[in-house]
Amino acid sequence: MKQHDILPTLQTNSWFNELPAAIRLRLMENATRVPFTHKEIIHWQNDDDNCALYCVLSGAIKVSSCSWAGKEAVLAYLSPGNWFGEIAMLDGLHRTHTIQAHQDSFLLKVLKSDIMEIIAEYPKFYEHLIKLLCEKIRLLMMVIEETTLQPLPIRLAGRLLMLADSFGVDTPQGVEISIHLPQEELGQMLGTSRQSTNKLLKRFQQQGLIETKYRHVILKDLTRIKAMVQDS
Amino acid sequence: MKQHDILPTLQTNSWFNELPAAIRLRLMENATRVPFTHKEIIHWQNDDDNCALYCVLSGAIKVSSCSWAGKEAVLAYLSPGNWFGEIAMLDGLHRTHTIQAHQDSFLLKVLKSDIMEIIAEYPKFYEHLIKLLCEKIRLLMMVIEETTLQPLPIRLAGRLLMLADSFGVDTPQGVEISIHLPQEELGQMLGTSRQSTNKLLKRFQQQGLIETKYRHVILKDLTRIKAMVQDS
DNA sequence: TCAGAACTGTCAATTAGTTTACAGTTTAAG
DNA sequence: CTTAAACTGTAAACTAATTGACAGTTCTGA
Repeated sequence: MKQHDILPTLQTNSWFNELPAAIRLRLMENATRVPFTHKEIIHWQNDDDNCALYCVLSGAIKVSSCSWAGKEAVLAYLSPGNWFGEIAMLDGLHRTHTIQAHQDSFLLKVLKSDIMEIIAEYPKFYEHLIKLLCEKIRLLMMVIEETTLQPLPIRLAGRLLMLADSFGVDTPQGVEISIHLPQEELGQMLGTSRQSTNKLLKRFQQQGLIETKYRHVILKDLTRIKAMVQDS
Repeated sequence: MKQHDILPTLQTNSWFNELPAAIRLRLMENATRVPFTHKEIIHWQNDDDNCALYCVLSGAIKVSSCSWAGKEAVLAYLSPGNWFGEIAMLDGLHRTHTIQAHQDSFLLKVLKSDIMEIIAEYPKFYEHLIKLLCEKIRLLMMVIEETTLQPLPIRLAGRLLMLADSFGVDTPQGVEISIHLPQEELGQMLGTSRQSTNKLLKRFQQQGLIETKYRHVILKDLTRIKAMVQDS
């Protein structure tokens, strides 16, 4: 894979940019750029395939899991620059989540064998993996704290901010979350139903915090939304 | 620190035992055995102290966080053999949780500088740290999945099993969770109130699943409790 | 040993969330 | 351009969880 193909989309990814040039080159040489179409599954929760690590180059990737009863929980939507698949790759166990292209996307696929080769040569590469893991752990802890400690409205505010951070686009009306976000899926992020999500969104709208459109949310008053989350 | 002092209590900890003998020795030489008394705080959430990694040698350690409003969430009770403090130690940021001795306990304290020294000499030590992190991530993901996907009764069942796994002691009546576990704290693990927890526990008792005593729970029918969690 | 602290059990009133249902809207696909 | 699919908005009936209150129990420490 040629360097110029992926470098532009990797600008956003600090983790990758911090690597020594030599390592970055080797990673890129062997990595492949793989296209996935809207709704295509990259892998399923509990799959035994654990041979690769992925970086989102473009598009949006949905990370979710399913209960036995068929209820779905959405953990996150990954924007370009984010990595996934590192857990199964590193511990050799099954995939923790179902990963799906939430729109047409390109992924950078790095094989486990290539990572291991790089590590053998530059053991310091481990530091970068550890950084990746620590970031993920802090994120997961934030999610747990929010879900067990905060009431639904605060959790909604928190998630909207996270989504705006990844997918926010400035518009005249405010910061628009630029992915398809039906109320049902937003509910699956919060662990609540479509109807309750709708009610909450309407309330936020009446309070002048957001504007809702078909499958889209625009954050009109970032300051006030942030204040909600901070003060709880 | 002499090897024979800590080896017995580290038997339970597979992660430690997997280390090459040379590394294990070096770790133990410089590590210190620190006593903490019941209710003593090891460190607070958001503390900037990030200079050590701890292993529970004996006792029980409570991992919790607090909301602005003062509501408390208990993430876990750590039994001997478990490690904590690795995130702040590895990424150099603030402590993720408040850590408190839930009873008189001994901890093995390993300084960041010692870990770094060992790493410089045996880079493969990173593999062990990564294993530690991956385990923690899978645990956190399980917690998230349970809290967003499962109704309260299933979550209670799941947590009781986890606690029994760490602190279970066989008794004539069943497996007793051998730490103080007031219903309020159990509620803080589930993100629900003391009263709701009480009601649920009583229901479980009526169903013959558990027996409740003052600050203690005995699991009478492990098979049925496990089935509850599996089938959902 | 006894007073206070910590904890349990329970209830009634209230609030929050779920479910079912359905009509209306927006979009995607042929 | 049209029709089916996906999505929104809303309401009523229902269920689950919270809150505040209080009497009773078990433990702890002076």
